[in-house]
Amino acid sequence: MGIIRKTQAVALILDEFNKGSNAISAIELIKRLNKKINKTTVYRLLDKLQDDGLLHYFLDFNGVKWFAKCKCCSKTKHQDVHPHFQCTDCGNVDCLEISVTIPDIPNRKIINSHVLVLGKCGLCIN
Amino acid sequence: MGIIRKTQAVALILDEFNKGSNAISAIELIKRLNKKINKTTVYRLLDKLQDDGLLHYFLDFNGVKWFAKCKCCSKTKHQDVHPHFQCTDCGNVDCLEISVTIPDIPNRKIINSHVLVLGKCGLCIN
DNA sequence: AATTTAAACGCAACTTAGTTGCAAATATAA
DNA sequence: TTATATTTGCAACTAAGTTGCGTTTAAATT
Repeated sequence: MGIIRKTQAVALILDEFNKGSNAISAIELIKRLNKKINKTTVYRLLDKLQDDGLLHYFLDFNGVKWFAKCKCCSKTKHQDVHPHFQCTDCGNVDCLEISVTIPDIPNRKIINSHVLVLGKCGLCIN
Repeated sequence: MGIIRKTQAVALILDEFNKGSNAISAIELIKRLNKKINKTTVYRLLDKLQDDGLLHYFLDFNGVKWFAKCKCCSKTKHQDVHPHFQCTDCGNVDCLEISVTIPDIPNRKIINSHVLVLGKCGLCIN
């Protein structure tokens, strides 16, 4: 069940994602909107925006939920299957525009795959 | 700080991993050893065995910790970087003996990568 | 074999991310 | 303007994992 009404809270959350191109963790988003939106509402809206294909989500190395704008998803198909990159120094996460191929595996049917790449981002590499 | 003494608890945990070749989640291990070892001890020993290079760990799609025997790790190097497979039907997880190559990415230094493949396992495919 | 002692253990209490139930508020259709 | 179904906030809860501390135990020393 996706978004039906265009409320203030929805606008505030989408604003955050339109500010920059990076992914945002649910925790960080809750902190940023601390005074404006309740934690429960943030989680609920993130789920709905994901259902609508506006955001996709994934887990980082610590099992924390991150969300990012979808570039090529629709309500029916989350095609935006790409690796995500987390900087081990600053913790920032973003989407990688590369594709990683998983070879077929005998006796198994692959449905989906999640790739998290760890390393140093452009700002922390020096 | 790895394992120093060979205690009953260590033996019980290693037994579980030697029973089968699959990965075991921390939660499942705690359930299995419920009456014999305390939850805290299980977590602590899993960490130590990981430090020693006997086990490696990873997170599944739900952010839950899984552990599996290492085939080619040592105390100093966790070389056992391979994809893990989780069955979307039965939830079982195991290590894949394939290698997945992450291409170089400009302006980033890749240190490590985690690949979780979701699909149907041999038993659930039919 | 008895003693010593540092490592390992169990327990209870805590932390943190995320969820649930329900009453109050609000967007939108009528 | 009213009706009503959706959305929101709040408090309480859940579940995985962690911490502090006093007790137990493996194993080195005597």
